[in-house]
Amino acid sequence: MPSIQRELTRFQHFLSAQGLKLTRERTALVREIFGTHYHFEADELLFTMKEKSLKISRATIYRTLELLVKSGLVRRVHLGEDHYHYEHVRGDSHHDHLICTTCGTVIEFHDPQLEARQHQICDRKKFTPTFHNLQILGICEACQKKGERPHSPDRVQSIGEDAMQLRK
Amino acid sequence: MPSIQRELTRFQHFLSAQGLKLTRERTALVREIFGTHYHFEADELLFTMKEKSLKISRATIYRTLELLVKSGLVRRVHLGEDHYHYEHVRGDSHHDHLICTTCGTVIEFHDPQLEARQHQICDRKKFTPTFHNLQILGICEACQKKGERPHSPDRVQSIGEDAMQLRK
DNA sequence: ATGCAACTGAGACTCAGTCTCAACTAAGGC
DNA sequence: GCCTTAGTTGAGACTGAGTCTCAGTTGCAT
Repeated sequence: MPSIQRELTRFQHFLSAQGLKLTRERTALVREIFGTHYHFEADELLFTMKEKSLKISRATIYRTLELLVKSGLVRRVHLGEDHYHYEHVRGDSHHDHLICTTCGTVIEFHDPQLEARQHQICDRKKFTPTFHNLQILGICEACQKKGERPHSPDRVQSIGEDAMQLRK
Repeated sequence: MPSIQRELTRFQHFLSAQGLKLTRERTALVREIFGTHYHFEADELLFTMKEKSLKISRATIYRTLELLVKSGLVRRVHLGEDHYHYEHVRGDSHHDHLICTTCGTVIEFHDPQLEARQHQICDRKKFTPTFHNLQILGICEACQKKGERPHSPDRVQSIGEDAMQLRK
């Protein structure tokens, strides 16, 4: 398990700067998040903590995640599903995601050239970017080999397959 | 109001190819979507139709939007909020979004160079892209002039402002 | 014109996320 | 170490987007 002390200290500084407190629950969540998870969902975390018999309420989970996001230790991302996912931030490495629509694998990448181009676009539109979010959906190498075919355009959630054979 | 006949015809072809029907409700929704809206939300559409005293149920709205997305006439996008937005597709112009986090304005752009770079990245990772999704959050020109300051990183929804003055 | 598969609306349901409030606790001051 | 108090917690009610069900309705192929 990687050292979590640094993250804990950063979080504590962040909290005390706002007059907030580092509680048992918050500590436990930081440990859990930086200790094991990479991409995770809020409810997953709720469940994991329950299993470890550290009962932390749903409200506290969400409240703490919000603080972690504000502190920059955790990032909230859309991975093509209906609800948010979170990922912890080590160092400061911004990255984007390739998401396989058949097996759900998430591949991260970072490309300075892509970022530079985005900045050029913003300049041209006189827009000051603060954050961006790029997901590329498609089929990963492994699934291609298994012969998976692409899903429909916007990766709509599968609908009741009853009468509508939409993907021939 | 632009001609909607083409879209209606395309939708009808799509439907009949699946053994589905073009109903009064579906026609009305296509007219509404292509007649006036550009970016819209499902509930907004529900409300608009109610105002026009064309009562269409929530279930039908969602069902029709799903079909429209599958047919390629409408695209489902995340614009940095918690729920989906939809936009109609004319021709086939793919584009991405600059979203102002202070006034909510959405600026569209299309940049072949950016797309080309994305394809290179996919190639390198042996990933076959089917769709992508890029939002750049930031401050638009008008808001900059009004002296707006950037929001916190991930544009977290404002929390109960009670005790936590998180953005100094 | 008829038959039937597809469609619709009403409303119950789900699920992620938020809010409330009384009871609890971290941490600075004595 | 104890007090004080502002911040925190959990339980559970609530919200809002989106889904599902089912009985009644309708488009359309024949």
